[in-house]
Amino acid sequence: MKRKPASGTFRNTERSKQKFLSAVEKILKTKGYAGLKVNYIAQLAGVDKKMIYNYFGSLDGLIDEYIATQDFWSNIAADMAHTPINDGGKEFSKEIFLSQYDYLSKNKELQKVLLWRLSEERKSLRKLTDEQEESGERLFSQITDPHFGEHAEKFRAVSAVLVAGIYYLNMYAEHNGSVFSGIDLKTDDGRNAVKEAVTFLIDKTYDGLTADSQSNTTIEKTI
Amino acid sequence: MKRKPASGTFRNTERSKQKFLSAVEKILKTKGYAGLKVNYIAQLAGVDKKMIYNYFGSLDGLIDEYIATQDFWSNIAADMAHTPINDGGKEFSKEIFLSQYDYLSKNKELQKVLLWRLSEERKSLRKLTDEQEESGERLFSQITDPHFGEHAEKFRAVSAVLVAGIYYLNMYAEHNGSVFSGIDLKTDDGRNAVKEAVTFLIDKTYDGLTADSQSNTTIEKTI
DNA sequence: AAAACAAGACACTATATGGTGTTTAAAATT
DNA sequence: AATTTTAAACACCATATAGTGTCTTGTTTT
Repeated sequence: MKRKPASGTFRNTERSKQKFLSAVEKILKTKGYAGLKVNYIAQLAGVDKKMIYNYFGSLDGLIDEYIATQDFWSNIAADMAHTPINDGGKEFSKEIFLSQYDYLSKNKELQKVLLWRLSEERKSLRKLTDEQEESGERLFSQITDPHFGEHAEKFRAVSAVLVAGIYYLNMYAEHNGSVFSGIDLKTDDGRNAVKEAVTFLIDKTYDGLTADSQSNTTIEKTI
Repeated sequence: MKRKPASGTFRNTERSKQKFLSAVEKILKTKGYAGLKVNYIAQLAGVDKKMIYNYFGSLDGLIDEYIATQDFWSNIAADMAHTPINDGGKEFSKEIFLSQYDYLSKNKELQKVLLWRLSEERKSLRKLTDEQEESGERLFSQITDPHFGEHAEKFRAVSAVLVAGIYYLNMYAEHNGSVFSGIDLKTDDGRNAVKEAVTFLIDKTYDGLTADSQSNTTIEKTI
């Protein structure tokens, strides 16, 4: 016969768990994953660290649960609905890329998670990566692959470069001199220049790779 | 009257300093900057850690000296000479971008340094960043800016996205599932797809942005 | 060869860090 | 209301880590 978890004014299991999870979030936003130390988390949460082991089994348990309960990519799904697709996904793609760029610049936590993913091997992060790939796979296979036909993979490769560029530029702007290739990534002008570049590249990619296009000779002469 | 540093068979200042610097390099390559701990460095070097403080003043001193003595971007300077420029730097740009992509994929240490730069504030790393910007600035102002004229900044923004993409994709391939946007970045096919995409994008950028071009209407209609 | 110096071995300190055992009292169950 | 359970406080332990003091002996200087 299991007993209900304490939910009083002083002893409240659920509230304490939440405090831990919130502390993890706060640390991740400000100091990044390297700041996730037991003592610090407990101090910030205002709950004894012993409870971390009671509730989550271990520090890793807490961290993994935190990752699992967050939805870092919620913005994409939200944007998916309201753009009609009758241009092979051209405007839709632009919207996705550009909104990703803005979203990431505002969301320090996601920046830290991206960095974390590049720095540490962790099952829960890997799961996050896999889910992201799946979600992307749906977009490609349903929207752009049919449009680009034999050039589908070429569009995917372009997408990879653009998304990767968007990720890196945002992380770079946070931690480095903010000037990259002579573009000041912290000013509106600089950020707009990047957005224009992305828009331009997508336009050109649709122009040059669309299945019934006639001018794709340049593509073949690589490497 | 200062005395010559010991250079015998058993006690050899220069040799020991080198051992420390080599240990730092090895650790950076394999474990990344987070593995740079005094005890571990000393153990790997086979020299007492006390000497780190004698020679370099502190752990940070050693690390900074290591960074200062390395030339992480040597490959670029080497490539600069042997490509004639009479096409506004189109082929030259391709070569730079593509060789960066290959070089970075082979050079784990540089990958770790790029990651380090995104993770930690450090004067010596900042200096490295500034030098890199300077070197890029020379290329832009001498080669591509004159060619693109009023669109010079647009080309810089495209470059920023491409270089950033190249950086991120290489780091991603090392630490994540290696599949990004459906492209397997660890296979030759996947890597070639990325290279073709970069080549394609540069071609299209030169087509669309060259100063005397007539078809740059698409550029204006951004955001 | 003797003296002066410094490279290095080794033991040590202080602090940070992850994790546990014991006791208390608040909350759930009876 | 009595009993049981467990949230949480508190003191603890083990290990990792940066950094220092001391002594020995190889190397340089005289």
